[in-house]
Amino acid sequence: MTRRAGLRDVAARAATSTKTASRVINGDPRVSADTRARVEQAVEELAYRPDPLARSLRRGLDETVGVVVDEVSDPFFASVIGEIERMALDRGVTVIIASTRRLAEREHIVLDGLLQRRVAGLIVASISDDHSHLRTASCPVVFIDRAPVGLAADAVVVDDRVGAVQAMEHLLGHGHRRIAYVGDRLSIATARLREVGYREALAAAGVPVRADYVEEMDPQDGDGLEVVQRLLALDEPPTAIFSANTRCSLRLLPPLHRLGRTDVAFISFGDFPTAEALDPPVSVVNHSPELIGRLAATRLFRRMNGDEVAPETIVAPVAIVPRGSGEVTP
Amino acid sequence: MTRRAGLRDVAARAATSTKTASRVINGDPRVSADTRARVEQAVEELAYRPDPLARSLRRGLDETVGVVVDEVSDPFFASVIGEIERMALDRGVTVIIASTRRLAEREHIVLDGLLQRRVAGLIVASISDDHSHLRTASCPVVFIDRAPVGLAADAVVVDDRVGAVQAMEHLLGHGHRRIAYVGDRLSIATARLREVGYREALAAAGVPVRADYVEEMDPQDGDGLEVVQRLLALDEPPTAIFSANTRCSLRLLPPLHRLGRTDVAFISFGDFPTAEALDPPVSVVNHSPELIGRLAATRLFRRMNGDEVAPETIVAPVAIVPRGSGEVTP
DNA sequence: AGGAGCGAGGTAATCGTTGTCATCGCGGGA
DNA sequence: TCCCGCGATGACAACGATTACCTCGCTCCT
Repeated sequence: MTRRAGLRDVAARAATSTKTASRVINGDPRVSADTRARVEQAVEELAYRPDPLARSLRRGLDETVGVVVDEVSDPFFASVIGEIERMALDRGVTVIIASTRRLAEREHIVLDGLLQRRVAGLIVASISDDHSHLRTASCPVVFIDRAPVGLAADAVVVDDRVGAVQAMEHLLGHGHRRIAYVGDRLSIATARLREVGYREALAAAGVPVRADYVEEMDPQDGDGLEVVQRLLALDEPPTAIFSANTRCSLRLLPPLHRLGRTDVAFISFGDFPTAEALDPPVSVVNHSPELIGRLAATRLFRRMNGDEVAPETIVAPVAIVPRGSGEVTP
Repeated sequence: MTRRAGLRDVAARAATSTKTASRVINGDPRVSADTRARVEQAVEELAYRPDPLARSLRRGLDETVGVVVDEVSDPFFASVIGEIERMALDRGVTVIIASTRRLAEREHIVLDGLLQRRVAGLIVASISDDHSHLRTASCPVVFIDRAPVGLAADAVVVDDRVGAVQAMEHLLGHGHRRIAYVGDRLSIATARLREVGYREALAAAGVPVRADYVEEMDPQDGDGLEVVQRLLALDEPPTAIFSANTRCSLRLLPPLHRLGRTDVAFISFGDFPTAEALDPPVSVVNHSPELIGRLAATRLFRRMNGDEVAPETIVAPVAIVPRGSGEVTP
């Protein structure tokens, strides 16, 4: 098989220079109709496709966006990525993914690698608590899920605090006073905000916060059964659980059901596919990953087009979806 | 801010030529210890990082693998990708993703784009039914989930037929004779094989196949309620359902539960997080996406290292996980 | 003693495109 | 009539690294 055709081949066939051929490829108007036609025909005949690598090298920028998340297999991030990829493909932009596994060190490495590759844009769910080094990033950066620290940049976040407050008000409204909080490690900004919402709502209702009602749990490999047992074994066990994280919910619900304790009200921050199929169906605070992905990608593309508006934090709306488990009364 | 350091800067600082610096970077042994040390120090001091784009251009190969799947947000593929990315990162290989949305045309486009980028390897869940054009691909290709057609290449597949047979034998063993099949469109090879397993198992048990027990359903946007209602409204409604696709299961279970028809036995081909939390817990035929990802990546990396063993189809094992819903008797 | 063989290192070409700048006609204003 | 300006085009360098090929100085063998 013959080597792939290059610009030189096209130029030769069109009896012109590589530069002019390049002009045609890039839609430069300063080419005569005649020449343009010849080049276009040559492109066609040789099935010429410009080499993205060479182009990127020369331009100093790769038409690529890097997406950095905790874990690609996390359903939330998977959906976010899916939506970004969808939009990127429509624009002919390639998507590179990388996961941090929630290690700041890894985050640094992958970010560095991406920047090295001269990505044209970055969408990052950062786990780190200082992003000032990204100030010198050579491309626009949009943060998702967690807002940037020490850096003015775009971000698309969920209204964690308000979502938590809504969930809590819902439970409080159904008569609960003994409400437990289970969420991700509080070193995660998102988890912190949700926990703040939890406290605020309780405070507003005049209910004191009990330390033994607040459980931190690693969504990756926390033991749901253990947490459930610990809570239910308290002298005054909670009558409701607010799970501030989808993956925590997925770890808490099976043991709850196995123990037959569906009398405990339950609201999950974050929806999941089988929420409706459980008995009772699980009430959730819904935040759409697709929407977050779309907002982030839209923003990033605008920046990549040179739009210089001031950095902004976009708050994606949340809404409570009552299905049953959140309406159980004490 | 000063421009990023290039190889020339390193060479200058180490008082040697770019070629020798390049040798050091690439671990070429034919460099004296002294020179090597100088170059390494210069690299350190300048925080030099080789430019991946330039390197790839010159080498004609990008240290990158492309992963092409139906839909990134599909939990199955998300996990497969997650595992691939994990292994790739350890090897310093970048991962590019692309989704086909199950359109052959899109598949062609993204594959073309990836090849254009000179990826070093490709992992593809192809939806197309002819892969002969990939014969001229310039890099190794490993197929996942669906085996290649018209092309001898590596593949990692699930034993669809056997998994289906196992599920069916399980149901038959619990006394069911009226068993419905619900699965993906039969134009998908995977779905076809599972349906074949369904028929084989029935045939082996001497149970005739009823056409009205076989439902095709798009996992993307099929209407689970409709399918459930149609089946249950039959004159002789099935006493068990074999759902040959995880996403189908996720669409079938909520309506089944809402209708209170958990007396219908149910087995899902493909596990999902809340399977255990349902009542009864859902029995599944388990095929681990992580394992598939790992096998595919391992194979691909071997090929990328130049290993020329004969193409092979690796069959990932499946195992039935009885949890309750599959053990309901008629 | 002569040269093959090898280690260490360098020069220039090259990967495929695009930016810079020069060139070449040609029509119109002074 | 002369020169400017503009449209069209091409020669050449450069992006940053690697590869092909060469040089130089030794050691070792015959």
